[in-house]
Amino acid sequence: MSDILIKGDNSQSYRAADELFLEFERMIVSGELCDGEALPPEREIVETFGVSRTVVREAILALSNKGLVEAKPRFRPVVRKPNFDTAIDTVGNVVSRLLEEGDGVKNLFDTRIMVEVYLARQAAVDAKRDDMQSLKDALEENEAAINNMDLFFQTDVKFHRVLYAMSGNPLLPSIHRAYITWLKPNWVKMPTLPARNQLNFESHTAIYNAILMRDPDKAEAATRKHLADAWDQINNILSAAK
Amino acid sequence: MSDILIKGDNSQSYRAADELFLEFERMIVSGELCDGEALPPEREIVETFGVSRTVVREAILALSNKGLVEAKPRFRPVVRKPNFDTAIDTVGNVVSRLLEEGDGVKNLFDTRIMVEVYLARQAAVDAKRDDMQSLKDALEENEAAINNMDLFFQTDVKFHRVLYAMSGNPLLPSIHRAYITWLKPNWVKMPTLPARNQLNFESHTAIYNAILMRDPDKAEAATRKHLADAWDQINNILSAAK
DNA sequence: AACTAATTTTAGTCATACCAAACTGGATAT
DNA sequence: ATATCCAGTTTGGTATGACTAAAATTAGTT
Repeated sequence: MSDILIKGDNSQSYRAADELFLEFERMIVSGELCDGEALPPEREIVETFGVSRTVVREAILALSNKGLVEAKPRFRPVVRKPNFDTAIDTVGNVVSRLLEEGDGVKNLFDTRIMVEVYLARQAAVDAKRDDMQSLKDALEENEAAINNMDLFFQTDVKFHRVLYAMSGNPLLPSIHRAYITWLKPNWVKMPTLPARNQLNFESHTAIYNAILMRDPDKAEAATRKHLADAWDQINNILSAAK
Repeated sequence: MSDILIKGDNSQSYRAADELFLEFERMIVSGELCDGEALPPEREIVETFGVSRTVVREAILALSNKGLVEAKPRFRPVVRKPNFDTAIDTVGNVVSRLLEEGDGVKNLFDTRIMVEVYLARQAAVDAKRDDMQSLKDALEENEAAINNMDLFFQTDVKFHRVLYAMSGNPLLPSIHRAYITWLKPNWVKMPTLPARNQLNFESHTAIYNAILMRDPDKAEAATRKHLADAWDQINNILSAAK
C-alpha cells in the first residue's frame, strides 16, 4: 500500500543530490536556516560540502520543487519554512489537472460539503460567543457587499473562512484555502448577479441563525441547501462548457 | 493570498528545464506517455529537444519530485500517471515533519474525527444494502483477528476503509490512506493487547449497529467514542515519549 | 532453452567554460 | 546627505566533455 513512502523513507539515498537535499531540508525544518533567508551561492555550497555544482543545483531544485525554498530564476533561493499551505501549493498543479478529469470537481465539492456540514453542526453545538460575533460581522460585511461583485465574493469567502476557523483546528483554514484555490477557477467563470448574491446572503443568514439557535440539524440542512445551490451554479458552468 | 500559485501559473518559465518539465508533464497527463513506460535515455532527449543534458536532468528531477515519474537511482525513470494518492505521497515527507511540531498529530486526528463522524452519520442515512454487507464482512474479519496483533490492525484499517468507500466519493479512500500513512508511525509504537483489540472491535460493532438502525446521532456518538479511545491510546504514547 | 561472460549503454558525478542578469561599491548629480 | 548612475564583480542558467560504476544487451557456451 504505502510502498512509495516506505521506499522514500528507509532507502539510503545513493544520489549525492538526495543527501544534500536531506541535509538542507533538516536545516530548514530545524530552523538552522531561517525563513526568508537566502541560500548561500551555489559555488560556496560546492566548497562547503565538497560536491560538484551539478549536485548542488539538483539538491536546490528538489528543495524548490518541495516548496522548501522559493527560487525565482536568476535569484538566490529564499528559504521558506514549510507549512500546510505550502504543502498544498506543492501539489496544486497536479491536483488541478486531476480535478479536470471525470467528476473530479464534483467529488472535491462533495468533500467540501462534508467538511462544512460537520463544521456547521459542530458550531451549533459549541460555538463560543466571540466566534459568533466574528460570524455575525462577516455576515454583515457580506450583506453590505451584495451589489459589489468582487467584494461580495471576498466577503462570501470570508464568511466561510470564519466557520472553518471556529473549529479551533489550525488545519481547517488551510483546507479552506485549498478549496478556494481549487474551486475558484470554476467559480470565476460565472457572471455574478445581485439577485444571486442576495440568495447566497440569505443562505448564509440561515446558517448563522441555525447555529445561533443551537440547532445542529437545522445548521446542517441550511449548509446543505447553500452548497447545493452553489453546486448548481458551478455545474451550469461546467455543463455549458461541454 | 494565492500569490504563490498565481506566480507559478502565469509566469513564463525562463528556465529551459521548466519548459521541458511542462512539456513532459503535458505528455504524461494527456497519456501520450503511458503509465509504466520508461522515459527515453537522457542523451536521446538531448537530441530530441536540442538542450543540454543538464537541462534534461533537471527537468526529469522535477518530474520525479512531483511524482510524475518514479526514478530509482541508476534506473530509467518510469512514468507514473498522477492520482490523488501520489499527490499525497509527494507532500508526505514534509507533512510528516510538520505533524511533529506542536499539536500537529492531534489536529490531524481531529480532522479524522470530523470525516468519520460525517461518514457514519451519512451511512446511517443512506447506506445501501451491499455496503452494509461489506461493512458486516469487515466487522466479522475484525472479530476473527482479535488474538492476532498484525491481522487485527489490518482488519481494523479495513473496517474504516469500507466506511470511507461507502461514501461513493473516490477522494475519500485517498484521504483514508493519507490518515493511515501519517498516523501509523504513532500507532505502531504501542503494544497491541487482545483486551484492547476486544474493546476496539466492540466499538466497531457499536458503529455498525447504529448505522444498521439508521440512527445518525447514535452513529456519531459511537464513532466519537471509538476515536476518542484511539486518541487516548495514541496520546499515551506521545506523552510517554516526552 | 537457460545460463554466463563480454560488450555496450546509460545514469550519476565532476570540471570547465561562457553568457546574461543581478549585485556591489564608488563616483557623480541633485 | 540622498538619490542616481555606471563599471566591475558575482552568480545563476546553460552547454560541453569526461569519467565511473551499474544496468541493459549481446554473444557465447553448455
